[in-house]
Amino acid sequence: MPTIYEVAALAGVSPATVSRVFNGMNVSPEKSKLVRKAAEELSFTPSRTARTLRRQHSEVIALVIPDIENPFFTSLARGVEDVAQAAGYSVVLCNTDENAEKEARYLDIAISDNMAGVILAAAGDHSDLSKLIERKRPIVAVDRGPHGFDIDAVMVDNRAGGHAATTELVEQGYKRIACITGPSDVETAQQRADGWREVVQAAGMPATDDYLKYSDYRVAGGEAAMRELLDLPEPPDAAFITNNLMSVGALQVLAERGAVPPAVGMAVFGDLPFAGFAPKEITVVHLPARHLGVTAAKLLLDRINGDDQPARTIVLRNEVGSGSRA
Amino acid sequence: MPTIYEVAALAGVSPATVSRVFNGMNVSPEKSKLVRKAAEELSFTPSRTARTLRRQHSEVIALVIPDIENPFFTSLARGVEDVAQAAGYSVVLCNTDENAEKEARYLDIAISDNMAGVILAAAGDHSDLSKLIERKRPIVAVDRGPHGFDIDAVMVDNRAGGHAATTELVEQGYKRIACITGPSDVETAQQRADGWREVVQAAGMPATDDYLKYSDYRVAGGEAAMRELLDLPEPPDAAFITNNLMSVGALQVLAERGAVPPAVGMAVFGDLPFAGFAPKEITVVHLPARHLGVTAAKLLLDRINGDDQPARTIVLRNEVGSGSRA
DNA sequence: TTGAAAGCGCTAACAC
DNA sequence: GTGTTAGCGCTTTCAA
Repeated sequence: MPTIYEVAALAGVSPATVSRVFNGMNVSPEKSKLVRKAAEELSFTPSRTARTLRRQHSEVIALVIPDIENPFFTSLARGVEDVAQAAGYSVVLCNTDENAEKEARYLDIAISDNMAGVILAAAGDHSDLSKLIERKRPIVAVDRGPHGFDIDAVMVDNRAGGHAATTELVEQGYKRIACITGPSDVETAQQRADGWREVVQAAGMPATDDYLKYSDYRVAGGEAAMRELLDLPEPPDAAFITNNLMSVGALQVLAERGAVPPAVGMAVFGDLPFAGFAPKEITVVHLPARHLGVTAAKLLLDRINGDDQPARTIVLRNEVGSGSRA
Repeated sequence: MPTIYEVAALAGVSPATVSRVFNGMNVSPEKSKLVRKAAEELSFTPSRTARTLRRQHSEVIALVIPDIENPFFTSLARGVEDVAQAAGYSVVLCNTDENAEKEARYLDIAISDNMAGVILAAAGDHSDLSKLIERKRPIVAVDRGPHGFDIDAVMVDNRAGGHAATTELVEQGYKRIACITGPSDVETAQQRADGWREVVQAAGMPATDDYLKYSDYRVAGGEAAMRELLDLPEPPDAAFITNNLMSVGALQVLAERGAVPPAVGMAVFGDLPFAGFAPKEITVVHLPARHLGVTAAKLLLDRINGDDQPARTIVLRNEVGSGSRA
């Protein structure tokens, strides 16, 4: 592995000059040319490790998400990636599997690797960000809130979305509307269910524990929950499902039992993945997944570049529509 | 940021001892305890950057894939991740977007960051791995071949899969079977189409250019290609589609035109994403996506650990079945 | 078992 | 505009 010293020797300049060339600083055209030629000849690749050690921060940002197999998060990731790339940063994806320990490990790595910053969709409501904050590493929370830490956040209005989706179901004439939501320690799960509860109670419909299933935001979880609901002595005639993946599972069960929407009503928080084939009668709260990522990345870059204003929270709009997007 | 020096000072030992404690080397229990306490007190996190610089390799492996929004690759990624994690490595995902430049950039970063190794699903057939190889960084090719470089590879039998899928269509009685495949510079696209061509020609059916569409392995591409096929003066009565995402687009078009399978026959190489709702009459060549990842990661770890045998190529089985998995 | 010290490859004062 | 040099935080000989 050639180093700047070897390049410098070959080019007949000092190591500092080589460094300057590779960092776009002022160097005379002649020397610059010499350096480039020497570097080429040795197929020199600068060591980002050494540079990071010296500068105390790298050009990579960590994107920590709970489920890399969920299209919502990959779409969000694309948003982050696109703006990060444009600014010269690379993004490393860290999959926590909704697991607090894995998350903690990745956050440690972010520190330990001197990463420029982290964008976090938290695995639960107990993420410990104190070390990051102590060390002044910028963090922005995305999709899921900052849980008491004073940091930037980019969110959607979960309660309002749950409210709108459920309202739609009521207006469609359904009378017993259940809710399948995510883990009880994930705030989005609570908030979306809150929206549901408000509407259902206001309409004088049952909002019992039987009708509110906590699950896991995954396909299999949605399947299981929907099965339980349909097996109730008095099964619901519609369900509000608080994420995309669980709705896939739920739909599956409905199909098995020959009760595809609108036979049983369905509203979903989040876009159905690869929705081309889903029934049109499903109500969908569209989420600006990519835009969440873009926005979070912009906030993070601001902070990395020294922006020092008080923490901001940005709430993006989500809009209710039908099964497939316009 | 506390360093081992500060921990050493507080614990009353040398920096070397602190290092040894954190690397599980032989240190007397008493000193060890002192060090741990001091580290805890200072909330010390060792710098992986410094360690990497010193050791000349990190504990991270790069997984370079063409499309992070394709469930096939995220599933593969999960496989990689699971075995890497278990061995103490972290995985960073690099999304190349089927773009050779982005890929080259990421491969450079892998070198520059002293990563332990890379698993590559190549964006085209011209990836330049020479720098990696020069520097003796282990690489394993996954899903797509090594293109002349002498490295480990984990593949599926694309030609055989294309053959089997198309044969199924023939047996179902379709007479004019088209093929929608991926970019012409991606070998899997060629090989799968080769399998199709063999069967179709052997059956005395047309295998004209009209019936073979090169596309982009993406939803929109599948959509466009299927549209073109159906608009032909003599449209096909079935299609073999060489990846999961394009089949989603194709299915969409078929649905629009009221020609959902089996009205028009369809066979797909790769599992339909979130398939719960797809017609059962679609023939699917199931791909062991996760297993590809697992296998690739194991090979890579072998190499990282110094395994020095000649390059191996492992071909995993894929099996033909119906729309949804058992 | 432990410590002293060199050095991984780079950048950023500082001097010229 | 350019060179010299110290040092980022760690690991690893080498000696004791």
